[in-house]
Amino acid sequence: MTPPKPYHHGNLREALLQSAIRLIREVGPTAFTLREVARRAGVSHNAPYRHFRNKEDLIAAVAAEGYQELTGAMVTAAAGQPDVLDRLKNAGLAYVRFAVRKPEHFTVMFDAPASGHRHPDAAQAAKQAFSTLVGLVKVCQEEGRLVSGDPGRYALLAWSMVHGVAKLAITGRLPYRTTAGVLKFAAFVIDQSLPRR
Amino acid sequence: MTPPKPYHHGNLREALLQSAIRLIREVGPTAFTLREVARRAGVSHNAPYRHFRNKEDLIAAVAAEGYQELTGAMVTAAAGQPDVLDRLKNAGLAYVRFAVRKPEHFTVMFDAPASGHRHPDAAQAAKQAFSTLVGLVKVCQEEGRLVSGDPGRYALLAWSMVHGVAKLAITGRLPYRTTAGVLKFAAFVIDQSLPRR
DNA sequence: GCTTTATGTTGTCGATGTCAACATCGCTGA
DNA sequence: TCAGCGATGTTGACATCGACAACATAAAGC
Repeated sequence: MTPPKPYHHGNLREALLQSAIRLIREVGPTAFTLREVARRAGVSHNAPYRHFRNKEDLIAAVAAEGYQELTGAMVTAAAGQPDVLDRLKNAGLAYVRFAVRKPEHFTVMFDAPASGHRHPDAAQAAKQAFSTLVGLVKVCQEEGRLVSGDPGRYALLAWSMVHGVAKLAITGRLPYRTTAGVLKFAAFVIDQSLPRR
Repeated sequence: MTPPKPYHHGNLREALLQSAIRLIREVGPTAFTLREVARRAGVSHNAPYRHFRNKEDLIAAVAAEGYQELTGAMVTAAAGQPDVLDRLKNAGLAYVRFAVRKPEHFTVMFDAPASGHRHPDAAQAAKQAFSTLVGLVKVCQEEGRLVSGDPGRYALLAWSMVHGVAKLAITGRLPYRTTAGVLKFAAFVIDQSLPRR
C-alpha cells in the first residue's frame, strides 16, 4: 500500500519541520531563515504560512519536538537502574548528552523566554519533561535516599545544575572537547549535590 | 546660541555602545537592529561601520563591557567577607544578581558560542571574570575549607551551578518572580555543593 | 458535477545588513 | 599658515528577509 498523498506536496508540515531541524543544525538558530526552509522543502517562500502562523511558531514546533525527545531520553536513561539515586543521576546525564548531541535543538528549546500562552503545545511538552524530573526526585525521597522537602525545589536544583553544564558546554565555555569529557564533568557536578554513598 | 550640529559626532563609539545597551534592554538581543542604534545615536545608518566591523562586532563590544561589570560585581560581593567560603558564595550570588538585573546583557555575553579569536577583547574580559572565580576557589582550598584538587575544576562546577540558575531564571523557567526569590533559591543551590559548616 | 475549502504560488512592501562612492572635518607637516 | 590627507559621517544601492494580499489548484463533500 503506497501511503496516501493527500495534497499538493504530501505532508508538508512534517517536511518543513524536518527541514527546519536540519537547517538550524547547519546554520544555527539565529541565521535560520523561513525562506530557506521552504526552499529545502521544495515549495514557495510562502507555503510555510499555511502550516505555521509565523517564523516563531515554526521554531516553537521544533522546540516541542525537542522536549518530547528529551523526555524520552531521560526516561530511557533512568529506566533499569536499581538504585533510585542512579536513576536521577542518569536522567541528568541524559539531559546533558541531549544538549551536547543536539546543541541547536537545545538552544531553540531553552534560549528563548518561556512563552507558554503563545505556544501551548510546546509548553505542555516542556512541562512533561520537568514532571519526569520531579517524579524521579519524589521516588528518591520516598525511599529515604534524599532529604524530604518540596520535590519541586529539588528538581529545580537538579535542573539548574545540569542546565548550567549543558549550556556552558555547548557554548564552548568548558575545556572538554568530547562528549565523554563533558559527561564525566557532568557526573562530577551531579555527585556534588547527591548524598554520599 | 546652540551651535549647529557638527558633522562629526565627537565620541560616537561610546554613544553607540550606550544606545546599543539600552536598545537591547528594550527589545532583546534578537530584535536588536544596527540601524535603530544609529537612529538613536542621531547618525546615519552607516556611521556605526566606522567604529565596528559589523553588527556582531558591536554586540561583542557590549559583551566585553558586560564581562567587566560582572567581574566587578563579583569582586565587590566577595570583598569584606571574613569567611572565604562566604566570599565564594557571595560571588556566586552576585553572578545571579547580575543576570537577573541585566538579562539582555547576560544573554549577549553567554548565549553566543565563544568566539575568542574573532573578538579578542571580549574573550580577554571573559577570561578575567573566570579567573576571579578560580582565585576565590584557590583561597578556599589553601585555607583547607574546600577539598583540594584542580581549582579550575571546582570553579567550573561553581560556574555551572550559578549559570544554570541564572539562565533558567531569566528565561522564566523558575517559579520565582522577584530578584530576592531567585537569590534565595540560588543560595539554596550553592549551599548544596559547599561543605557543611 | 459542482461548490467549498484547504493548500500552494506569485507579487509586493517595508526593513535590515552591508558595500561603494561621496562629503566633511581636523590634524599634520612644510 | 595652509594644503592636503586620513579619519569620520552620509547617501545611495542591492540582495535578502518576514509578512500580507490576491490568485491558482486540487481534494473533499454534497
